[in-house]
Amino acid sequence: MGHIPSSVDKLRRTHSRDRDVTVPAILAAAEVEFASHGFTAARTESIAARANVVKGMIFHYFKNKEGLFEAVLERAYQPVSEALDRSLDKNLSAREALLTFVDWLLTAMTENPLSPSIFMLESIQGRGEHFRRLGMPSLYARVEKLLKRGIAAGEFRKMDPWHGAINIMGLCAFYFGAAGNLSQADKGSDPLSKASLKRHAAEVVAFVSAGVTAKS
Amino acid sequence: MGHIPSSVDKLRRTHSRDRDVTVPAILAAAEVEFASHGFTAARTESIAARANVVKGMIFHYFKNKEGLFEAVLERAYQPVSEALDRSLDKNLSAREALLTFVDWLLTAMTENPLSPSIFMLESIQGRGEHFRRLGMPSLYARVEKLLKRGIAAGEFRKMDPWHGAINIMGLCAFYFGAAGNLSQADKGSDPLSKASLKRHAAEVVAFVSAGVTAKS
DNA sequence: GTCTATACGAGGATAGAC
DNA sequence: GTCTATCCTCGTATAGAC
Repeated sequence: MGHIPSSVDKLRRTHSRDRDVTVPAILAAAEVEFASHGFTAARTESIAARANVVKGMIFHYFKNKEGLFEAVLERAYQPVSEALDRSLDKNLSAREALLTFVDWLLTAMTENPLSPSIFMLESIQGRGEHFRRLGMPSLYARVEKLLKRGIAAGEFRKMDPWHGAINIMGLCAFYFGAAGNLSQADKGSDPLSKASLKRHAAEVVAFVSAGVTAKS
Repeated sequence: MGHIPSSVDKLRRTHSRDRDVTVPAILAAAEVEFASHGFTAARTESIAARANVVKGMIFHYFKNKEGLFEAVLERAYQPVSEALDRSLDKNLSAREALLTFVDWLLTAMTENPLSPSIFMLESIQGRGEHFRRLGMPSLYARVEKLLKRGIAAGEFRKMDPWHGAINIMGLCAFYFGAAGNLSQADKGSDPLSKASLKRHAAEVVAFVSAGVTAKS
């Protein structure tokens, strides 16, 4: 031992001295850590280990833990934000617009299954600054608006559009947070597998579709 | 200063030296702390301060932080468990049984609005031991069973009953977790006020009712 | 840019007086 | 049963060599 470089050392040096490798690696690792522990309980040491870099790199690139957290939040919200924009300028009926939006939202979440957990944790633990800064209120507001339109047009049943929006967001997001425990319950398949997520998306779209419709 | 008892001291002594006062006070304070921070990020010091007792009391009565956490979990799950039992032995149609159960579940959550957050945090952060120990899987299984029955009887639309159960649980619980941020969004009223919670319950029952029904 | 070593504070837990 | 004082580990963050 001593000066002879171990295989671990070599492994670590394989990718290094390059911000384009180190930064994304840290972000990816941080996403996992924050998604399962939340901000305070997350450990920078774990993030560094998972990213295969030294702890100091986190502070070098992101100044401190909070800086890293904000970067992760922003990164996670981006696809959701884009889904929101895309469902904007169409000329669709309220029902079509709503289901399209839900579908896009679910696609965004499926592509990054950790993001809902991050947002749920931030929602419960945080006091809303990040929530506002990222523009999430507009997400709820948009769904609410869509519901209002559909109710007025007689496409949807009468309901409180604000609570309706919350309920729809809950249908999309809750599954991802519950997945960890659900996997232990029974069912052979992993709740976060491609197949399960696809089924989740289909089931939510169907539930929302039926849920906003008036009985007849 | 020195030996002269301050008003703070007097205040602290007002209720004390009595397990019947101290223990519930700690449990109540711990519930608040765990519900907003989760297990790891919760601080025993904060809990003690909120309960108006000294930190040592926590370890005296609950051995350690984890012991306290388990006591809080058990206490929070009790009303839910009872709601589950009550909806068991009735001779109702699947639709009535489901809506009755949802109503009871929402009542239990409304009476302790912190419990959903605690369970959601435990669901995301924990690895499922507590989840199993408390018997929560049976909660999902019961809803699933009810859905299966209703689908077979033609009362409900065709759907995956497992995902249906998750969706229904999500509709009930998500609101409470989101409440913290929702309050900052806009709406004048507090999301956790009696009135808002009552409205939430009504909206969820309506959404579930419509959501499980086949279009016609 | 990368790494090692370390300062520093916070928080869980215990001991022992009253 | 209650309280004070204290120990000790863990985790963020920084300093400084390479």
